[in-house]
Amino acid sequence: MSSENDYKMSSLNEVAKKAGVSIATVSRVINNSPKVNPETRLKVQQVIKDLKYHPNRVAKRLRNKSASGNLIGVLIPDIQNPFYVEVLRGIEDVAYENKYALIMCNFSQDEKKEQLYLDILQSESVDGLIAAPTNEHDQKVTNLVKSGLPIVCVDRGLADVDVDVILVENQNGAYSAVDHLAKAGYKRIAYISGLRQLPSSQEREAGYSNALKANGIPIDRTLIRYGDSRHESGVKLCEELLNLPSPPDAIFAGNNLITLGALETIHKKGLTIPSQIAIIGFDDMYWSISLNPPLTAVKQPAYEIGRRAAEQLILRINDPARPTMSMVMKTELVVRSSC
Amino acid sequence: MSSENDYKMSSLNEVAKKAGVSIATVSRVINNSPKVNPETRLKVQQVIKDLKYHPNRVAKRLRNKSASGNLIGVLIPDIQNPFYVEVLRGIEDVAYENKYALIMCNFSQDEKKEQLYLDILQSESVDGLIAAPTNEHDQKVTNLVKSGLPIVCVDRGLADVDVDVILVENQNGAYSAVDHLAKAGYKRIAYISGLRQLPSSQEREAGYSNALKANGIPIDRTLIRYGDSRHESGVKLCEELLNLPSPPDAIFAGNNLITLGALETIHKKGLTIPSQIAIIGFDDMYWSISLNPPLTAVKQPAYEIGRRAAEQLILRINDPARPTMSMVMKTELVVRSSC
DNA sequence: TTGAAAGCGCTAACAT
DNA sequence: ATGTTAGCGCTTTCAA
Repeated sequence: MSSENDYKMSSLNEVAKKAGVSIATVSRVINNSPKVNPETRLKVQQVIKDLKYHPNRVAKRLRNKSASGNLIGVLIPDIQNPFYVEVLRGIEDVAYENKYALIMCNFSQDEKKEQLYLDILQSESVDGLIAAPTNEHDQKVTNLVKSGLPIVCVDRGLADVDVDVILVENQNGAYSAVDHLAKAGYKRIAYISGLRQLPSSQEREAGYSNALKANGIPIDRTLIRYGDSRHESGVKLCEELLNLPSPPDAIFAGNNLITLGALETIHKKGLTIPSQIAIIGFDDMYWSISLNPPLTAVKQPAYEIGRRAAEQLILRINDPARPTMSMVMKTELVVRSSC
Repeated sequence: MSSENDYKMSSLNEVAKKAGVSIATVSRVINNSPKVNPETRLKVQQVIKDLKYHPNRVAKRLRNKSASGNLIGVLIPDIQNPFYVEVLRGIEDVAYENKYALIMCNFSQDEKKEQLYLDILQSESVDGLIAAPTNEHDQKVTNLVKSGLPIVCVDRGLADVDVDVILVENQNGAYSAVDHLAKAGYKRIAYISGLRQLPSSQEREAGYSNALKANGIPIDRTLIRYGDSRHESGVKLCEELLNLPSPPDAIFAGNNLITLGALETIHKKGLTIPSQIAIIGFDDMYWSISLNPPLTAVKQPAYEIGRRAAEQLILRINDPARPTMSMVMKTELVVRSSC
């Protein structure tokens, strides 16, 4: 009796044989069906223990098509972005609490990859999906919603379909950041945006514009740069900005990867923050305090977003007919020393 | 003809019916079996396209038990650690290239969670697993290896069983870091270790000790602190160290979360790096340059480790009998301004 | 209260 | 070259 046997998967059949009952009865015991004799139940449970039986999730999913409580897909645009890592953590904690496993798909902002993963997710018969679509009109995710698969969107919604969504106050958050900059006396405030087609980028830009207007600062479109939400574009666009004949005196960075990239450029140029150039980031990181200088940032409740998304998804899986909801989370301006 | 129909999963059966052939023939077409008439193949392929047919991965796995080329499990101790995020990226890229999906399990250094995930992974009939076990004698992973499931370990091996493993030169890396510190004139060099039972922690400690010896510095055990590889323990242990009657003049941090935690403490105390306290981290981050001050660190090729692990796993899935191998990756000391 | 059997979608052995 | 069929492990009628 080697320990190898401990790990050979035993099936319903083996349990049934050993317990001297039919597989149907074993199945009933496992699923807590009330219609089973207490004695039989005890006997079967004992055998299940002895055999270290674990139900085969694959067979279960094949049989049940869905809603069998075991697999959730997560479609993430960029795992390098600490924001999504936190969201993922939130999702994962809730999933674990509810015995769901996660199938994680990081599509790196590549639409082809997104499509492949969506196909895979579907053909894995996931019970539901948490996704951050590439844009509001993402046909791939939209179709999936239409097909009836339970879906919760995070960070970005879908325009053409009714879907649960967890958002943050992008516009307000951006406003508070830029307003802070303006009130501190900065006049030439630049905005480095993430992917322009993202609703979040647009909303943050709106907040930026409004704050400038409210503070009587004219909008200079050379100070607005659009990137791809990645570290490299933070590096590059910050460089462009700093090389301008009349460079900005402050930068509002559209996400944390961009912030990190911009910081890199600023440091390479040997500029001092905030005396030579101020910077404020959208999205905080727990180690922002250890940056040079400690970063002022708009904090999104990323972990909480993940939790809410997962909770909502489970609710929807259990009741596909429930009305859709959209939840908007607050942001918080964390003032440190970068402006 | 609503777009909803586009997403209803069609089965082999439907394709077969529509194409006027048997499901076996369709299966053959899908799996590129040579034994099929070119004309038939064309006809079937057309129907597959029309119906937007995608094979059901669940049925496939149920049927094949494993080695059907589609699902890899990843068991990660801490997704908050940027090192593992990079490893994950490497794994994911290779998986994607080979059409594997990833089922991600982050057990947050919780052994119960680890066990549950291992059970799930097994009952999902994954083709293989990439894992960073909790310690060398991790029975749970060891048993799984014995059961014959293809497994590759990263960052830490398994003592009681033969298994593929991708390691880094922990001892050399630590040595180079501490040697650098010693040569720079630091005398009281502390080591904040991650979880003591991890082979990597032990190897790094060995490198630390050897470097001290080689430089004629006596080992002071009050300067060695053991934590749990997390940010908080970096914060706390650094505090303890700094509060010592005779505090260290330099800190060697056992991993990047600890480094970040230690930095936080140092900044909170208002100490200047490196004049009042030097610090060097094991494991680099791409934004280390933007830390205060730019961090000197031992760089591990994390992304590469992930890639190699996934490549090796796929090799093993395709040939379970191949001899096991262990690969040791080099580290590199990146000198910036923190010491 | 329990069992027998159909069927989820697929592959592969066997038959034609 | 193609079709028929058994069976992977499970849930769920339907019968007993």
